[in-house]
Amino acid sequence: MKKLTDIINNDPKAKEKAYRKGHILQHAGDSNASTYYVKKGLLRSYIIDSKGKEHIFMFAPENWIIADLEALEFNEPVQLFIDCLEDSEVIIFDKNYLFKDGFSKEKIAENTQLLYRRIGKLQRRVLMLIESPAIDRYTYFVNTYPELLNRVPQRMIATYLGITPQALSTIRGKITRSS
Amino acid sequence: MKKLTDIINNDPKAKEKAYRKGHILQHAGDSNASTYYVKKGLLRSYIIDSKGKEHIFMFAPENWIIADLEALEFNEPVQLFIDCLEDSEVIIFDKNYLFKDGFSKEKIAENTQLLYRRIGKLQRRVLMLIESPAIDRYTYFVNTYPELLNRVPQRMIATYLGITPQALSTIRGKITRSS
DNA sequence: TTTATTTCTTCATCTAGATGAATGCATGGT
DNA sequence: ACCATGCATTCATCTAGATGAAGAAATAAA
Repeated sequence: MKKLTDIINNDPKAKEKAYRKGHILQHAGDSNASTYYVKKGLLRSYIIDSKGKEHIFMFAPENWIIADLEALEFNEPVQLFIDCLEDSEVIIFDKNYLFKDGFSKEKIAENTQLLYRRIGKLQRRVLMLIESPAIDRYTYFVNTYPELLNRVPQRMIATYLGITPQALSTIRGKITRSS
Repeated sequence: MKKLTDIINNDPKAKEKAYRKGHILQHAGDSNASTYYVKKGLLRSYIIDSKGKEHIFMFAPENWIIADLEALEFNEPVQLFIDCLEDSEVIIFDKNYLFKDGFSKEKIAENTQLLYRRIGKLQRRVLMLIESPAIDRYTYFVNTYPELLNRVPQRMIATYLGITPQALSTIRGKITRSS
């Protein structure tokens, strides 16, 4: 994955920035959506619904790329907020740069695989949301992203899973009691 | 989108096949997952859960590509069934062929955009599943894929939305009565 | 430290949607 | 044409999870 940093750093338009925990990099309604590579720290993207509740689309720890691809690809207004859950260093770059001229076939194939893998993960997420009860989605999350457990508050994991913080607390209580 | 057919047809390993409605192209548990381009007709991918219920991941009408990318990218056992909802003509090809040597930068950029758009659509699907009630997900589906409404039975739309056919029937009843 | 703010937990209540069963329609096969 | 299977609708019941409130625990701020 180190190569990815090199590639992005080569982009003459890429800007490296450091932000403090809590800083909001992108608001819903902003006209210019950006793509962020997380060099250090932890970002998340989320929407705020009509009742003011947050729903987290994804977490992005080190080496991840985070963006509102729906807005970017379909020229829709930005819907996802993106902010820092920890002090972070990010590189803001043009997502198309990953496939620009001058890259070797191997690099392009590598970058393409990143996209396929992202689609594979989203496939799993959708399937779990339409098929599995919240407790299964939670244990899947715990097993798949164990490092995030200690870095992200429970209530955010809940809204990532599509349930309320109270419901997650109840589920965790059941798991503890039955083991 | 016509260009896509050309590209895929150029793949020496691509096989064009015709199947009748109901034919299952890929079973969960199969060892070799494939990628399918739909030339004509309508395919779907779905899982069958432990209680024997189907949950549809996606529909693929003409010009769409359908595959179990989770299985393909992460070398997991195939989980998605893929079958024909109508008599169909499909091209079975290697997904990596879209990015192989010999393609112009423009073609590669085009194919890349297909992937970004797919991610954008999946982003929306996840957000709707964690944020919106079933009625909103249904009206979004109706507005976004109106052509599928007449080609797909209601019960399949229901399992695509993550609810039961009975629940969708009730929702439709409410919509009709209140308009 | 002390206070303030956010986070987690627990409970009582409520609701969207699941489940299971019955009925009437529509399709498809022979 | 016939019968059989599948599909959509409706209803009674049940349950996972939402909602709202209140208290305990942890974090951050002073």
